[in-house]
Order: sequence, then structure tokens, then C-alpha cells
Amino acid sequence: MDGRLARGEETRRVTLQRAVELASVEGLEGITIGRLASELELSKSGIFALFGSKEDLQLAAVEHAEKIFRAHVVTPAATADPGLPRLVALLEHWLVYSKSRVFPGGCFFAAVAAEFDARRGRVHDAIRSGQQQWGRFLERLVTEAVEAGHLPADTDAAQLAFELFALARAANTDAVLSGSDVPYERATTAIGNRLRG
Amino acid sequence: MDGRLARGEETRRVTLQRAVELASVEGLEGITIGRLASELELSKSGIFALFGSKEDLQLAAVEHAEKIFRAHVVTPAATADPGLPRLVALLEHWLVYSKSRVFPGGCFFAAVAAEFDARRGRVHDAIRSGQQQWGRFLERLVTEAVEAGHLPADTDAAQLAFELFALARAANTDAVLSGSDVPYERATTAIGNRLRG
DNA sequence: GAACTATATGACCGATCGTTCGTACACTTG
DNA sequence: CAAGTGTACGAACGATCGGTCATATAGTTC
Repeated sequence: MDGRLARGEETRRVTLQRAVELASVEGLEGITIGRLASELELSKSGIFALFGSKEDLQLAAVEHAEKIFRAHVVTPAATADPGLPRLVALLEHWLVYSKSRVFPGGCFFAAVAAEFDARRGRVHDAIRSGQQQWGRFLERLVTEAVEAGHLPADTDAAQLAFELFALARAANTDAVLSGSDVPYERATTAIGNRLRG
Repeated sequence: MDGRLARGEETRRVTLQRAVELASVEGLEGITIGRLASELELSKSGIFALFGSKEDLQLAAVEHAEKIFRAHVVTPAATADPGLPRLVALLEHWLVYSKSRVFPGGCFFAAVAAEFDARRGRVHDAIRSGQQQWGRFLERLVTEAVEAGHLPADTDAAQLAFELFALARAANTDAVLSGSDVPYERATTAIGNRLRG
């Protein structure tokens, strides 16, 4: 174990990177091992052996996407002051994450959540628990803003977190579908008003 | 042309009905002609001949889903008084449409919009224009509520329509993914507050 | 240098995909 | 009754799917 990556680790990384890009556009079911292999100039069986099954590849892709999401949204927001500033920073980073197409198909999780919300199995479960974790995190930042006196003391944190995230997600959906950036302005306006009033 | 349905019309209808149910769970790409054929006890080639291609089947499914949507959401709302009551009725019917699982996978259009938002082609275009039409309709009802004096005169109708629909869509997504009805309560609360304040 | 492990390959499997084609049956029209 | 049209079928197509397996190569360990 020296500092360099084992050969397999690197192959795994580039494969997952391509997989999450593909999945944000075509869905997790749209990923095919054969397509990944030809695009990355690897063999089907080589990629297959790295993950063990297509479902395990999908699960690994979800995990990989979560790392990317945290790096672009959660981690940067941590540098803002606790309370309302941090909450606002988180939402701003989320909108930039969507608008800048960190994933070419917009928010990865909006895409795969809609794809797997009504299915069963390990992939559904992984997506659901990831979304629940995100929801709890958002709610905690709202609570901290309330406790800091930046938001009214009688604020229902879970309710407000739902409303704020609803606006951000709608901006992502509308923007990707229509090809316009106007929805991001709408979400920014609405979020600002909601936190001010 | 008497009153009865031609044989082909009826086959087409039941096929599309099953197709939209399937698509709301597995996506429009999840529809396969072979699967439809075996479930409906028809031949693959018979179904194929009815639509001409898989893409045309998907387009027909979108149209069929739009009819169902209008029957459950748009038409019933028309009986409410113009202005705010009609707008509220529309949103309530939308939430019931989602919650009662008119489509087993929740809102059909939330599912297929997320699936095709970043793709190209006729299916994407059909979904996009359908969603734009819905957005304009919602905005018009907001405008009518403003003109009736039920909402503040300085209301930005497009902005408010975006916010209201964002809340409803978020309820659908969260409810289907989590299997809980709490998101519908959240959306109802938020919509009520937004229209009151 | 020998032994071992991790990594990757190509050939191949049965299943299913969308699609094509020739044909048979049912109905309407003349 | 004959002809024509709409509807549906079964067989088959090439392509691709996820997955298996024996094998070759590269790196590490002793």
C-alpha cells in the first residue's frame, strides 16, 4: 500500500465517473456494461468483474455520485457562518451544482430518484436512504438557523426544509427540461422571500 | 362509423392503458413490446403494427396519459368558481391525483419528464410542450385569481405558479420514494400559507 | 527466479430487444 | 358471392443485453 492507486482502483474510478455522467442523462438502467466498455476501450468482462453485477455497479454509481455531490454542495457550505448564512450557502451551492451541470443531465439524484422511486430492491433503498439523509441534513441547518435567532422561533424546521428543497428541485427539473435558466432565478427569488418573510 | 369501437381501437386503448401504468413505474423506456404482448395475451407483432414503432408507442402513451390527467385534474377543477377557488381546486385535485395513484408510480409526467429531460427526440419534445402547456394553464388561473381581487394585485403570476407547482411536485416525489403521505400534508400546508400570505 | 494475486481479456451463453415479413381471419363494401 | 380492408398472428432477423469462464499478463512477495 503506497500512495499510488492500484490499477484496479483507477479503472474503477474512471468507470464510475462515466457511469454517473451517463446515468444522469439516461438513468441508472440506461447504463449498459457493453456501452461503458466500448466508450472506455475496456472489455465488457473486465468491467463486469470489477463490480460483480449490474446492480452492484448501479449501487457503486450512486455512492460515487454522493461523493461528488458532497464535494460540490455540502463541503463548500461548511465554510459559511453557522445559522442562516450556512443554510443560504448550501442552497446556493445546490443551485450552482444543478445549473453548472456537474452531472450533464442536471441533478443526478433527481433523475435516479424519479427512476427508482416506485421500484423495489437495493438500488431503490440506497437512493431513498441517501435522500432521507440529505433531508435530515437540510432540516438540521434550518434548526441551527432558528436556534441562532436568524429565523422565527416558531419555525417548523422540517416543513421549511421541505419547501426550500422543493423550490430548488423544481428549478432543476424545469431548467433541464426546457433548456432555460429562468427557473433558477425563480427558485432564488422564492427561496430568498421564504427566508426573509 | 357507428357508435361502437372498431376492434383495433379497443386493442389500442387497453394497450395504452397498460403502457402508461407500466411507464409510471418503470419509465417509458421500461415499456417493452414483448412484455405488453405477454401481459395482454397479444402477439408482439400485433402490438407493434398498431403503433408502427416503439417511439410512436411512447408518444401515444404520453398522449393517453394527458387525457387521463385532464380528466382527473383539469376538468374537475373547472366546476369551481373562477379565481382563487378554481386555482385551489386545481391544486387539490392535483394532489389527490398523485396521492390516489391514478398512475401506480405517482404522477406520470414527473416520472417521464425526469427520464427524458436531458434526451433528444420526439418524446422529449412532446413531454416538454405538454409541461409548458400545463405551466401556462396554471399561470392563467393565477392571473384570473389576481384579476378577481383574490390575490394581491402586484402578484407575479408566473413566479407564483412556479412556486405552487414546485410544492406539489415535491410532495409527489417524496411520497412515492418514501412511501409516506406526510409530504402531501406538507405541500397542502405550504400552498395554503403561500396563497394566504 | 518461483509462487501467488490482482487485473484484464476474448469467446461464448441464453434471453430479450425492436423490427420485418408472409399469412390468415373478420368485417365491410360492391 | 367476390373483392378489399383492417386486424392480428407466428416465425424469424440481427443486435444487444447481463453474465460465465478459461486464460493471459502485470505486480508483489518470498
